[in-house]
Amino acid sequence: MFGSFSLYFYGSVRYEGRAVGLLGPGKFLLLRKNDGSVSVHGGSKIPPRNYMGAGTKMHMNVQAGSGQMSFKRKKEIIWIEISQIFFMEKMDEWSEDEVLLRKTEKELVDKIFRNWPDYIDGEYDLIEKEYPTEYGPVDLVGFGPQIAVVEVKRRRATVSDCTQLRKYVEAFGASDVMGYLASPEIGDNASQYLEKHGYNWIHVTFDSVHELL
Amino acid sequence: MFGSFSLYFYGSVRYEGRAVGLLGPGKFLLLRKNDGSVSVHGGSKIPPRNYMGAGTKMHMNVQAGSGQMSFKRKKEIIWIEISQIFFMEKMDEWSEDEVLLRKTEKELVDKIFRNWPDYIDGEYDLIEKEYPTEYGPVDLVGFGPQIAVVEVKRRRATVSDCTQLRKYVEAFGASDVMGYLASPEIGDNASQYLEKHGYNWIHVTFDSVHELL
DNA sequence: CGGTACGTTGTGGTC
DNA sequence: GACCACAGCGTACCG
Repeated sequence: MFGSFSLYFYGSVRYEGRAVGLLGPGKFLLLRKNDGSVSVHGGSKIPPRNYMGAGTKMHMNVQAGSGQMSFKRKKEIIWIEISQIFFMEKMDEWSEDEVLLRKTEKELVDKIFRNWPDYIDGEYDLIEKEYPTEYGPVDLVGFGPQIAVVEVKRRRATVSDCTQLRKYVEAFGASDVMGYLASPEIGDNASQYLEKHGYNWIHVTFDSVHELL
Repeated sequence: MFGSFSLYFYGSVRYEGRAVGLLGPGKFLLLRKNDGSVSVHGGSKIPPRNYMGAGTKMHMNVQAGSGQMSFKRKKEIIWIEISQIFFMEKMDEWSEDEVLLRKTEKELVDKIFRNWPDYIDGEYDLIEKEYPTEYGPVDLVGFGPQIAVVEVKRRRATVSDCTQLRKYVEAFGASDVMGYLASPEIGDNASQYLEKHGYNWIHVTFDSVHELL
């Protein structure tokens, strides 16, 4: 548990680690959270300009509103030069609750799993979720006289999604393997890619939300 | 230009749009930035619990420290029920400076482009960056008696990166096309995938930083 | 607007 | 720790 605070300051920020980044000088908002993570936010966009994951070690030497702060973690460092502080506020008992989400990919996977015959023709004796292959787990696999490999996306499907499906289909070897891409929507390019490679698209939609949550 | 502020409150947040999300009740920090973007931060992790892109329209009805706020944008809405406010601070002249980054993918692409013969054997008359194909632009393509397709990654290369390369190679049709994946590191699975499909790995590293920045 | 890919992606899960 | 994939990915860029 770390001391959480927000700090609005004028200064510059240097990050060194996986990359090297320079920011400012300018006015930025620094957040330090309960888990020791740090983010430096600029006045636009959602993601922080600089950031560092949980468990940073903080050093600071600030007097009369100016000085330096640093945050370290493994082989990364954020170095902040502060020339003016506008405000600093503590966030006590900052909630670590997570968002309860609906309309996830998992929801679509479960829907197809429970209503398999509505989506896929043919005889299948066994259906597996998250079936492991050499190159990662497949969302759904059906086993019968032939094998059905199903990759599910919660958003409009792209060509990249098709190549992911293809990777899984090929992981099963040559025999009788059908490839299915399931999503609420699919782009034209992806659609053509599927056809070209003999795979099929499954149109799957989210059930209405009304209940729950 | 919107009024930027941070608000630390006790309450709950509901998002509806591409998904449906419920958060809290609990203590959260709301940021509204110059561009009208909104994020609701919890006490852990770097990304916000809820968020909405630039240009949201804000409505609020808060009296005596409690009430409701909402943010709308296209077909999305964030609805916030506030029962207590701990602080609210304005961020005037919040800087929109961007980070100056080093060690980007572009840097590696340029390095291979300038020193092509150091990395790729054979005769090449023409080298193109961001060469367009049916399924997206390739980082580097060399043209000569044969074609060299090069996909570059700034981080450890994965199997997905290999399938991306494969997609590009196949976009050129059947003839004499060599596939190269260039990165500072590569995983074992990716390495095997390359070999299996007759592609090659190029070891490329970032030049030291000392100068610049 | 759709399509595509980068990102210090972050984060969680599995092995 | 490596590997893999999701995410309301966000964001930029190009068509």
